[in-house]
Amino acid sequence: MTEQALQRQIDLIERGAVEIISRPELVDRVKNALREGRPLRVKAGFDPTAPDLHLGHTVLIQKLRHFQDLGHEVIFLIGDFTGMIGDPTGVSETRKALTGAQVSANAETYERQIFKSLDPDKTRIEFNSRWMRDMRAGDVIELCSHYNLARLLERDDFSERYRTHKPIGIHEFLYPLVQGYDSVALKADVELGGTDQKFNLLVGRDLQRAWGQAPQVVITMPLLEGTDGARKMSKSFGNAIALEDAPSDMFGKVMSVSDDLMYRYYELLTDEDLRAVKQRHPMEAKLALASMLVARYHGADAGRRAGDDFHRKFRKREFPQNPDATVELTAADFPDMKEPSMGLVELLMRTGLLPSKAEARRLIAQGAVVINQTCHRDGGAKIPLRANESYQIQIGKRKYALARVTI
RNA sequence: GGGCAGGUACCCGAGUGGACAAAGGGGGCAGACUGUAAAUCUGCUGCCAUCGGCUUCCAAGGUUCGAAUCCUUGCCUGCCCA
Repeated sequence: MTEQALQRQIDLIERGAVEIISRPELVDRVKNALREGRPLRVKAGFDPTAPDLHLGHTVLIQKLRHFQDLGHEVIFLIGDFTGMIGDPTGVSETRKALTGAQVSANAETYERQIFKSLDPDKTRIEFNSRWMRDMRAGDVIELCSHYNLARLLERDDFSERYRTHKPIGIHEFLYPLVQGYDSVALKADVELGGTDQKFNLLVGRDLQRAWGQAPQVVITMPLLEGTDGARKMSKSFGNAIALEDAPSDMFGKVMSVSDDLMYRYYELLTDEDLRAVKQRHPMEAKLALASMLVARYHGADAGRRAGDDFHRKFRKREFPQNPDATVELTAADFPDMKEPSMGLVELLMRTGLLPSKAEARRLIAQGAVVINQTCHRDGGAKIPLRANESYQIQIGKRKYALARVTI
């Protein structure tokens, strides 16, 4: 059993990981876990302020899933207490403390989203306020005594801020300590985090040593690039694919990604064999990826439907079954009942899909407006409309509206 | 507390009395090309309208025929000295 089982575990755990500190320790622990039948305790922390998860967050969640599949214990740690401090990683910006109600609301959102990937029965959700809340001043000072400022200042973001005389709040120093202490409180065997979390994860090792525990194995995962393929996925960059995006949006966003990025998504978000994926036609592979992800977060049916819709809309350029808008036109809309018609711009505005008439005119001039297979380029045009007929309006590549005339 | 530099459209950023709805870049949108892509090329990117008009350059006042540009006050940001 052991050699093969061990190798299988290590391979899956290593997939996509940037750094493992340290690999021999990991192998050792997995070996022991297998031998003793004692699962590893694997922890990953999440910020309670951002419950709106996107695929970037799921890189860690998938990795947790891997551990879960391998029979280990997974702890989804919500840093409700840490959230009040504000992670100083990266830019300095003080965050607002959340109320208890907000935290529990966010926690519910988390559960709804993560259990699409994780097995609820095998996942432990923890809040670090559980052990931090009751700490006394003396405990905090003791915690502080196990780390030192010189090392904190070695950290890139702190040293940069120190060097350029930017403010560093004392409470910000406590962030890594609290996060590290979480590992002590949970007796974590392994902690996962993004590459930007490396320092905090390492503090956990030091503190565990100070408390007489074996230091956790640290595994850093890459920060997933957003749909632009350049910057890390983030809602504020507008390049995120949110787990709660509508199925068709999610499908479309995945499809609009470059081939290179697609392989990256495969690597970090799925368990597919990468070599096999690269054998396939890129478009086929991308369609499969999009269906897979939509199915994961919205169910198998939704995945299929989004795929069909996409196929119809973009490959065959057919009108979709569920247009983005439907316009009902009645007698009241036509002053001249003998020859009912409507200005093109007006008709487009009725769909509610465009922000302004100026925008409508622009699109018309650019040849982006097609009604019943006919492209209209005249902004001043009147469109004759017949009673009891439907008109398929296509605006650009991705906006579809149906107009129905009932007189 | 003092000194200095700033706040311009989604973002960065030019513009320092009229030719400014405001250069340039990024982003976004559209068209071509494709595999629905990506890359590339082209165009568009305040609002309303037929000429033309209207509302913008932190906020409120003021000077002027005319202000994003000058003055006053306020708010905010960054840097420096204490």
